[in-house]
Amino acid sequence: MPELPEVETVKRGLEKIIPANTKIKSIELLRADLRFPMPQEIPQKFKNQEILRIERRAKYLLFHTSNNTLINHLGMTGTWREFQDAKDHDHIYLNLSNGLKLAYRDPRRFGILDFARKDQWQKHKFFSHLGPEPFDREQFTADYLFQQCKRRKVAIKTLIMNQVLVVGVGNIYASEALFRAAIRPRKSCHRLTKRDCERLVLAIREILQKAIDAGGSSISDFKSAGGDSGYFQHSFQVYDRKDKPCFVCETPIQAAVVGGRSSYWCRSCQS
DNA sequence: CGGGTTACCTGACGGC
DNA sequence: TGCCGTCAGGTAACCC
Repeated sequence: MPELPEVETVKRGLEKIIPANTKIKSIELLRADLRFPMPQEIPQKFKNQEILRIERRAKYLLFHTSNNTLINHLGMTGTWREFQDAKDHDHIYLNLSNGLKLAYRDPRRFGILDFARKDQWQKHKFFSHLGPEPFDREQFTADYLFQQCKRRKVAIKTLIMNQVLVVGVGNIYASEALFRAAIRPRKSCHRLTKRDCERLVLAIREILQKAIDAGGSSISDFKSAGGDSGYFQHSFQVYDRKDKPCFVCETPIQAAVVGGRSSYWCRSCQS
């Protein structure tokens, strides 16, 4: 489920159900072989630790406690939910001092659970190479994107999905942002103009913000749906709409694999 | 090194 | 109904 907006929505859902001063009473580890073997010390490291703050960085969730930070990536199928019944592929339970039990479920096990010492998480290998947040107006600018585009020779869709250049843009919102910016996904990045980059930077921010806003309205689902608020499917302009009419001009939507990922665009609206 | 491909897993879905 | 191939929103580890 997760690109940046979905992770942000999960973060907000967790904040809602974890009041200030909540402690992790204990952790139940059901299986540790996710994408990477989960450190066996996690239950002991976080036992009786207060959750001070929950943060999102890129597509990662961070649970900051007094001494350590629990690091979580949802991979493709990771979800958090308030435990009601055990389900297949539940991997870890957090028993909280407010009586809640949080369950992390991840059928494909592409997700990550790890930890770092407090204030050291940014040096962790998962974070050291990450680019700017798309909402960082100081760092993620049209100038910056233009410079990056000139130095490389990949399809622009591949470029904006590269987390080294800018974080949070995944396969769905890459197609959606490029539609909004009127740029075809296969266009070579070094052929983008400064103006293209200006539109694209804005389009990425707008598309992600709209999705976050949409996700916000589904947080009430957090309990039953397990944070599985899902993508804001009905608002997709091009993603998964092969051969369907473009909402703007009615031209059938094109589909092709770009950089190994399915990609969608309107050949009339985008150039 | 940049750029492209593959592997990691399970489940859902479409075609036969 | 069931079997099989294909595909899925991420990313690190490989190649060349």
